[in-house]
Amino acid sequence: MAEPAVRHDVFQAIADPTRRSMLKLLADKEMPIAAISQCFPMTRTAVNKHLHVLSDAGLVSRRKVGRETRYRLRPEPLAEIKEWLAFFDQYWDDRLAALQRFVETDSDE
Amino acid sequence: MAEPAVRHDVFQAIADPTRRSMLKLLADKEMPIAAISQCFPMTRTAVNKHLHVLSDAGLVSRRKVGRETRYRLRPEPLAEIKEWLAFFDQYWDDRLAALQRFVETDSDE
DNA sequence: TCATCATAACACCTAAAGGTGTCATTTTGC
DNA sequence: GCAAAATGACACCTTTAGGTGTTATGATGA
Repeated sequence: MAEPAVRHDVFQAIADPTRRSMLKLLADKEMPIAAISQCFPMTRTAVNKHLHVLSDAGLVSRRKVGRETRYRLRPEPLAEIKEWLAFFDQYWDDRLAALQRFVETDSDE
Repeated sequence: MAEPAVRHDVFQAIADPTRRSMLKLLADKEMPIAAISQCFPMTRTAVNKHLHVLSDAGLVSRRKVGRETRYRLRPEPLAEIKEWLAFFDQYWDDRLAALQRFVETDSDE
Protein backbone atom coordinates (compact mmCIF):
# COMPACT_ATOMS: atom_id res chain seq x y z
CA MET A 1 0.00 0.00 0.00
CA ALA A 2 3.01 2.19 -0.42
CA GLU A 3 2.38 3.67 -3.88
CA PRO A 4 -1.11 4.04 -5.35
CA ALA A 5 -0.48 2.14 -8.60
CA VAL A 6 -0.30 4.62 -11.46
CA ARG A 7 -3.38 4.22 -13.57
CA HIS A 8 -3.11 7.49 -15.43
CA ASP A 9 0.14 7.94 -17.29
CA VAL A 10 2.36 10.75 -16.07
CA PHE A 11 2.94 11.90 -19.65
CA GLN A 12 -0.78 12.02 -20.18
CA ALA A 13 -1.32 13.86 -16.91
CA ILE A 14 0.93 16.75 -17.85
CA ALA A 15 -0.38 16.91 -21.41
CA ASP A 16 -3.17 19.24 -20.38
CA PRO A 17 -2.13 22.89 -19.82
CA THR A 18 -4.70 23.28 -17.04
CA ARG A 19 -3.13 20.43 -15.12
CA ARG A 20 0.34 21.85 -15.65
CA SER A 21 -0.84 25.13 -14.15
CA MET A 22 -2.31 23.26 -11.22
CA LEU A 23 1.01 21.61 -10.49
CA LYS A 24 2.76 24.97 -10.41
CA LEU A 25 0.01 26.34 -8.21
CA LEU A 26 0.28 23.47 -5.78
CA ALA A 27 4.05 23.55 -5.68
CA ASP A 28 4.38 26.24 -3.05
CA LYS A 29 1.39 25.60 -0.87
CA GLU A 30 -1.25 23.07 0.04
CA MET A 31 -4.70 24.13 -1.17
CA PRO A 32 -8.32 22.96 -0.92
CA ILE A 33 -10.49 22.58 -4.00
CA ALA A 34 -12.43 25.78 -3.41
CA ALA A 35 -9.27 27.88 -3.53
CA ILE A 36 -7.92 25.99 -6.52
CA SER A 37 -11.07 26.34 -8.59
CA GLN A 38 -11.05 30.11 -8.08
CA CYS A 39 -7.87 30.17 -10.15
CA PHE A 40 -9.39 28.47 -13.17
CA PRO A 41 -12.34 29.39 -15.41
CA MET A 42 -14.28 26.19 -14.87
CA THR A 43 -16.51 24.40 -12.41
CA ARG A 44 -15.32 22.86 -9.19
CA THR A 45 -16.36 19.52 -10.59
CA ALA A 46 -14.10 19.97 -13.59
CA VAL A 47 -11.23 21.05 -11.34
CA ASN A 48 -11.84 18.00 -9.21
CA LYS A 49 -11.59 15.75 -12.25
CA HIS A 50 -8.25 17.24 -13.20
CA LEU A 51 -7.04 16.77 -9.64
CA HIS A 52 -8.16 13.18 -9.81
CA VAL A 53 -6.06 12.60 -12.92
CA LEU A 54 -3.07 14.18 -11.23
CA SER A 55 -3.70 12.09 -8.14
CA ASP A 56 -3.92 8.92 -10.23
CA ALA A 57 -0.54 9.76 -11.71
CA GLY A 58 0.83 10.29 -8.23
CA LEU A 59 1.59 13.95 -8.90
CA VAL A 60 -0.50 15.35 -6.05
CA SER A 61 -1.33 14.13 -2.58
CA ARG A 62 -4.64 14.68 -0.83
CA ARG A 63 -4.99 15.29 2.88
CA LYS A 64 -8.25 15.76 4.76
CA VAL A 65 -8.32 18.68 7.16
CA GLY A 66 -11.69 18.89 8.81
CA ARG A 67 -14.29 19.06 6.07
CA GLU A 68 -11.92 20.12 3.33
CA THR A 69 -9.42 18.17 1.29
CA ARG A 70 -6.09 19.84 0.67
CA TYR A 71 -3.88 19.07 -2.29
CA ARG A 72 -0.15 19.40 -2.61
CA LEU A 73 2.48 18.79 -5.26
CA ARG A 74 4.28 15.47 -5.23
CA PRO A 75 7.01 15.86 -7.83
CA GLU A 76 8.54 12.39 -7.61
CA PRO A 77 6.73 10.87 -10.65
CA LEU A 78 8.18 13.61 -12.81
CA ALA A 79 11.39 11.64 -12.62
CA GLU A 80 9.95 9.26 -15.19
CA ILE A 81 9.75 12.08 -17.70
CA LYS A 82 13.21 13.22 -16.78
CA GLU A 83 14.57 9.76 -17.47
CA TRP A 84 12.75 9.56 -20.77
CA LEU A 85 14.20 12.89 -21.82
CA ALA A 86 17.67 11.75 -20.81
CA PHE A 87 17.61 9.20 -23.61
CA PHE A 88 17.52 12.00 -26.15
CA ASP A 89 20.42 13.89 -24.64
CA GLN A 90 22.78 12.09 -26.98
CA TYR A 91 20.89 13.54 -29.94
CA TRP A 92 20.65 16.96 -28.43
CA ASP A 93 23.68 18.59 -29.97
CA ASP A 94 22.61 20.52 -33.04
CA ARG A 95 25.93 20.29 -34.81
CA LEU A 96 26.22 16.55 -34.30
CA ALA A 97 22.68 15.96 -35.53
CA ALA A 98 23.24 18.16 -38.54
CA LEU A 99 26.43 16.29 -39.39
CA GLN A 100 24.71 12.94 -39.09
CA ARG A 101 21.93 14.14 -41.36
CA PHE A 102 24.43 15.39 -43.90
CA VAL A 103 26.39 12.15 -43.95
CA GLU A 104 23.34 9.98 -44.47
CA THR A 105 21.93 12.27 -47.10
CA ASP A 106 25.19 12.09 -48.96
CA SER A 107 25.44 8.31 -48.84
CA ASP A 108 21.82 7.79 -49.84
CA GLU A 109 21.60 9.84 -52.95
CA MET B 1 9.89 30.57 -42.63
CA ALA B 2 12.43 29.37 -40.14
CA GLU B 3 10.28 27.35 -37.74
CA PRO B 4 6.96 25.78 -38.71
CA ALA B 5 4.79 27.40 -36.00
CA VAL B 6 3.94 24.80 -33.37
CA ARG B 7 0.26 24.01 -33.64
CA HIS B 8 0.32 20.79 -31.67
CA ASP B 9 1.70 21.18 -28.18
CA VAL B 10 4.91 19.31 -27.44
CA PHE B 11 3.48 17.99 -24.17
CA GLN B 12 0.47 16.71 -26.04
CA ALA B 13 2.65 15.16 -28.72
CA ILE B 14 4.59 12.99 -26.28
CA ALA B 15 1.50 12.07 -24.27
CA ASP B 16 0.81 9.11 -26.56
CA PRO B 17 3.02 6.05 -25.97
CA THR B 18 2.97 5.21 -29.67
CA ARG B 19 4.42 8.59 -30.52
CA ARG B 20 7.06 8.23 -27.82
CA SER B 21 8.10 4.92 -29.38
CA MET B 22 8.24 6.59 -32.76
CA LEU B 23 10.62 9.23 -31.49
CA LYS B 24 12.97 6.59 -30.12
CA LEU B 25 12.72 4.68 -33.37
CA LEU B 26 13.52 7.75 -35.44
CA ALA B 27 16.37 8.82 -33.20
CA ASP B 28 19.02 6.63 -34.77
CA LYS B 29 17.98 6.58 -38.39
CA GLU B 30 15.86 8.28 -40.98
CA MET B 31 12.92 6.08 -42.03
CA PRO B 32 10.08 6.11 -44.57
CA ILE B 33 6.49 5.53 -43.51
CA ALA B 34 6.38 1.97 -44.82
CA ALA B 35 9.24 0.90 -42.57
CA ILE B 36 7.84 2.79 -39.59
CA SER B 37 4.38 1.28 -39.86
CA GLN B 38 5.85 -2.23 -39.84
CA CYS B 39 6.92 -1.55 -36.27
CA PHE B 40 3.44 -0.71 -35.02
CA PRO B 41 0.19 -2.71 -34.97
CA MET B 42 -1.85 -0.19 -36.94
CA THR B 43 -2.52 1.09 -40.41
CA ARG B 44 -0.15 3.25 -42.40
CA THR B 45 -2.78 5.96 -42.27
CA ALA B 46 -2.82 5.89 -38.48
CA VAL B 47 0.98 5.98 -38.37
CA ASN B 48 0.91 8.91 -40.74
CA LYS B 49 -1.45 10.77 -38.43
CA HIS B 50 0.88 10.27 -35.48
CA LEU B 51 3.79 11.46 -37.59
CA HIS B 52 1.77 14.51 -38.52
CA VAL B 53 1.24 15.35 -34.86
CA LEU B 54 4.94 14.93 -34.20
CA SER B 55 5.74 17.05 -37.22
CA ASP B 56 3.35 19.78 -36.06
CA ALA B 57 5.15 19.83 -32.73
CA GLY B 58 8.45 20.12 -34.57
CA LEU B 59 9.69 16.82 -33.19
CA VAL B 60 10.33 15.17 -36.55
CA SER B 61 11.49 16.44 -39.93
CA ARG B 62 10.30 15.11 -43.25
CA ARG B 63 12.49 14.79 -46.33
CA LYS B 64 11.39 13.56 -49.71
CA VAL B 65 13.69 11.00 -51.33
CA GLY B 66 12.25 9.96 -54.68
CA ARG B 67 8.78 8.65 -54.10
CA GLU B 68 9.20 8.13 -50.40
CA THR B 69 9.17 10.54 -47.47
CA ARG B 70 11.70 9.92 -44.75
CA TYR B 71 11.28 11.01 -41.17
CA ARG B 72 13.90 11.80 -38.58
CA LEU B 73 14.03 12.91 -34.98
CA ARG B 74 14.37 16.60 -34.25
CA PRO B 75 14.90 16.77 -30.51
CA GLU B 76 15.08 20.56 -30.12
CA PRO B 77 11.44 21.11 -29.02
CA LEU B 78 12.01 18.71 -26.13
CA ALA B 79 13.88 21.58 -24.52
CA GLU B 80 10.52 23.12 -23.65
CA ILE B 81 9.70 20.12 -21.50
CA LYS B 82 13.13 20.18 -19.96
CA GLU B 83 12.65 23.81 -18.99
CA TRP B 84 9.24 23.08 -17.54
CA LEU B 85 10.67 20.26 -15.46
CA ALA B 86 13.46 22.51 -14.26
CA PHE B 87 10.91 24.61 -12.38
CA PHE B 88 10.16 21.66 -10.14
CA ASP B 89 13.76 20.92 -9.33
CA GLN B 90 13.49 23.12 -6.26
CA TYR B 91 10.75 20.86 -4.91
CA TRP B 92 12.58 17.72 -5.85
CA ASP B 93 14.32 16.98 -2.61
CA ASP B 94 12.20 14.54 -0.62
CA ARG B 95 13.48 15.59 2.78
CA LEU B 96 12.89 19.26 2.09
CA ALA B 97 9.37 18.63 0.84
CA ALA B 98 8.59 16.45 3.85
CA LEU B 99 9.86 19.12 6.20
CA GLN B 100 7.78 21.77 4.51
CA ARG B 101 4.71 19.58 4.78
CA PHE B 102 5.38 18.98 8.45
CA VAL B 103 5.81 22.65 9.23
CA GLU B 104 2.59 23.70 7.51
CA THR B 105 0.63 20.86 9.04
CA ASP B 106 1.84 21.94 12.43
CA SER B 107 0.98 25.59 11.96
CA ASP B 108 -2.42 24.87 10.44
CA GLU B 109 -3.93 22.64 13.02
C1' DT C 1 -29.68 18.20 16.85
C1' DC C 2 -29.86 20.80 12.90
C1' DA C 3 -28.67 24.13 9.28
C1' DT C 4 -24.67 25.02 6.61
C1' DC C 5 -20.65 24.58 4.06
C1' DA C 6 -17.05 21.77 1.31
C1' DT C 7 -16.33 18.14 -1.24
C1' DA C 8 -17.32 13.62 -3.61
C1' DA C 9 -20.14 11.03 -6.75
C1' DC C 10 -23.38 10.46 -10.32
C1' DA C 11 -25.64 10.98 -14.96
C1' DC C 12 -25.11 13.36 -19.02
C1' DC C 13 -23.46 16.18 -23.19
C1' DT C 14 -20.10 17.73 -26.73
C1' DA C 15 -15.89 17.84 -29.14
C1' DA C 16 -11.78 15.79 -30.34
C1' DA C 17 -8.46 11.99 -30.55
C1' DG C 18 -7.30 7.61 -32.59
C1' DG C 19 -8.46 4.35 -35.73
C1' DT C 20 -9.91 2.05 -40.57
C1' DG C 21 -10.86 2.07 -45.49
C1' DT C 22 -10.79 4.12 -50.03
C1' DC C 23 -9.17 7.06 -53.56
C1' DA C 24 -5.85 10.47 -55.64
C1' DT C 25 -1.10 11.75 -56.62
C1' DT C 26 3.60 11.14 -57.68
C1' DT C 27 7.77 8.58 -58.84
C1' DT C 28 10.07 4.65 -60.54
C1' DG C 29 11.44 1.36 -64.19
C1' DC C 30 10.39 -0.85 -68.35
C1' DG D 1 3.66 6.37 -72.03
C1' DC D 2 2.22 3.11 -68.60
C1' DA D 3 1.85 -0.20 -64.72
C1' DA D 4 3.40 -0.62 -60.05
C1' DA D 5 4.74 1.16 -55.66
C1' DA D 6 4.69 4.74 -51.83
C1' DT D 7 2.63 8.30 -49.81
C1' DG D 8 -0.97 11.92 -48.95
C1' DA D 9 -5.77 13.23 -48.50
C1' DC D 10 -10.49 12.47 -47.65
C1' DA D 11 -14.82 10.62 -45.49
C1' DC D 12 -16.25 8.17 -41.73
C1' DC D 13 -16.69 5.61 -37.20
C1' DT D 14 -15.92 4.75 -32.19
C1' DT D 15 -14.07 5.86 -27.87
C1' DT D 16 -12.61 8.96 -24.56
C1' DA D 17 -11.41 13.44 -22.58
C1' DG D 18 -13.18 17.67 -20.76
C1' DG D 19 -16.95 20.03 -19.36
C1' DT D 20 -21.68 21.19 -16.75
C1' DG D 21 -25.37 20.41 -13.44
C1' DT D 22 -27.42 17.95 -9.67
C1' DT D 23 -27.50 15.14 -5.72
C1' DA D 24 -25.36 12.69 -1.73
C1' DT D 25 -22.08 12.59 2.09
C1' DG D 26 -19.63 14.29 5.94
C1' DA D 27 -17.81 17.84 9.12
C1' DT D 28 -18.64 22.24 11.45
C1' DG D 29 -20.73 25.37 14.86
C1' DA D 30 -24.61 27.39 17.20
